[in-house]
Amino acid sequence: MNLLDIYNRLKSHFGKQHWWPADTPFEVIVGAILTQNTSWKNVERAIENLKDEGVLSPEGIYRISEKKLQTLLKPSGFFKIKAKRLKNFINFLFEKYEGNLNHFLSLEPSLLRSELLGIKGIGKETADSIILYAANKPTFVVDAYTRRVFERLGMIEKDATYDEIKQLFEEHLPRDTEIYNEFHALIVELAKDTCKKRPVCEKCPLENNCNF
DNA sequence: GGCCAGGACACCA
DNA sequence: TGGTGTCATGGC
Repeated sequence: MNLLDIYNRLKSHFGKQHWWPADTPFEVIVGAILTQNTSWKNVERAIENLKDEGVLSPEGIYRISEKKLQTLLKPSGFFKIKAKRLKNFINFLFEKYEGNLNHFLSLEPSLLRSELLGIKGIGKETADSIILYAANKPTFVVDAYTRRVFERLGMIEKDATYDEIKQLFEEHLPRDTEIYNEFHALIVELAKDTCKKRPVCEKCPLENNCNF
């Protein structure tokens, strides 16, 4: 079973995932930073706080004090460092792109990635999530679920690096934003639904191929 | 009451 | 470059 087979099996089993769960590209970026090592439920609470406060926009985050931002982000955990990371991104956006998010997101993908990785607090997964789900450009997102699931399937080594895993997927799948988008979301759904802990795989569509 | 969640970074050797 | 500690709330 190759990667495309797995993708198709997951897709027919779980259906379309409609990711990223956000109303705007900016909300995707905020969510991508807030969800670092954090359950999505807690991220949703923090995003609700930002909406209620009327600051879920580049201008809003730019103007709000870091101290106030911390209090709004509390439900998502790591609130001090996440407030700083959001501020880092926003200050970068205003200093280098005049706060114009559309302009920034329309950059050529490899340039967009290097710009994002230059911001303190945005690592590879967060950068790729922003490129794929906010800018709608084809880059594969690797996360802890991807690693866990495909280690169990025997398709990646346990010491494989982020870039090695990313490259594996991109080399064996059509370079298609829609496929990258759905596949990552389906992996998350699979891992959350059936692969979390042992015993696993009662409902797993990959059961017969998982050697865990 | 311990473990973990859609990571990233500083520090150290 | 690789390993380890830190950041912190909420659900189970």
